[in-house]
Amino acid sequence: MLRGDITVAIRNAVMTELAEVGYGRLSIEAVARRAGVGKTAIYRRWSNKLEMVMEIISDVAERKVPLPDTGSFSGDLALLLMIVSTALRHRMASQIIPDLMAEAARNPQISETLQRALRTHQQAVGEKLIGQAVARGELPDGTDPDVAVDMILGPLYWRLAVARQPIEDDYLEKFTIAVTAALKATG
Amino acid sequence: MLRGDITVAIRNAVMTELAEVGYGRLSIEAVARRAGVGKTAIYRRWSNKLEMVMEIISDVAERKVPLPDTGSFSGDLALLLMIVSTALRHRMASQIIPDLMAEAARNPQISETLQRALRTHQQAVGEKLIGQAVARGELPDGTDPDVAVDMILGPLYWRLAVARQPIEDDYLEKFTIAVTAALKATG
DNA sequence: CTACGACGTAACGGTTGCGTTCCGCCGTTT
DNA sequence: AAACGGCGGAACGCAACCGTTACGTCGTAG
Repeated sequence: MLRGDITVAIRNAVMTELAEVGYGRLSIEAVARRAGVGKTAIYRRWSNKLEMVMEIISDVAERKVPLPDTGSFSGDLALLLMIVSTALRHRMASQIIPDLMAEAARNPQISETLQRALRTHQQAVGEKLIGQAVARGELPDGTDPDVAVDMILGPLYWRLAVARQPIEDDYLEKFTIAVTAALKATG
Repeated sequence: MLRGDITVAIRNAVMTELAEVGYGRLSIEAVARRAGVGKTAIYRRWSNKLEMVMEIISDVAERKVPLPDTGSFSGDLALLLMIVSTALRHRMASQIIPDLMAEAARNPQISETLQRALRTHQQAVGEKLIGQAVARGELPDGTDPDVAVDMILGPLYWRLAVARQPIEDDYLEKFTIAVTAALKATG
């Protein structure tokens, strides 16, 4: 039986290496070195780098994000923005996600894995968020959840993961107001 | 004197390699191979990979984007969205930019170069766009150009370069309306 | 107490790329 | 005609990593 503590050490090492050097430069030897294990322990579990990273990433990505339900759209939105912006400020997310996204542009298997992880997931959040708001009459009937997700996640991702500018205290507040107005206007 | 046609061949090869394998896996030997050139021709021009890529990227990025000035904010915005979305649909942009962005998270020199290229530039566009609109009374006085740029570029970048979903015919139209409403609301 | 199996270490041959050097070719300059 | 210099090609020694194998250790299950 494979030892669980070794598996955990490897998983952690992979995440750290991913954040530090990215998928392209990640090497099995470096992972083994960092995890303090032999290469053999890794090859006993996965047959190559791609398989290893995909399995580990899928696992991490499948952890459920709590669907916001505060009773009002502006409350839901504010909460969602808080959750996402906090997540994106962590090294794990802000380094690994853009890196894998760039990699996904070249590797169909990575692309597919991330699509499942991100789209399925965050799309579900968007649909619930918008659905609730429409049901409550806070947003017009025809509001497109797809556009809404772009309007909500896009700017945050851009600012935190791409432009890498800090967000000031009142940014999320301003942003909540702006997004609400934007979505009301598209109906 | 270094031969100009050789330099051009190398520059093109670098861009193509960047799009195909990314910065991390880009090798001088592959560039030379693709350009049909000896490695010596490359080392005669740049002393290493980073210097080479940075010089070439800076050069490309510094090409001016025409500042929109159609006479109305919605016209300016629609034009800007058109320009950016067209650019982001090209392989050159949609592969290279996310890749270098991810790389910039690790390499300060790349980060700095891209900051100059992107921020200075697109921030200037944003400030002009918003400034004109405010001057015309189309947007409220306190409109933050910084937030505006996030609201405009973020969703487009997210959808085209990250989520890699297509944009439908009426998407930009809907989006223009949404952004206008959003910015009016933040004043 | 024995057998099993996962472990770390070390080494294997092979590949790729680094940055450098030397060579002979060839067009341009003088 | 001769000198110069950029060129491609080939090879250098070095380093990293690939995926695999052999070996000896050690904890645990039987």
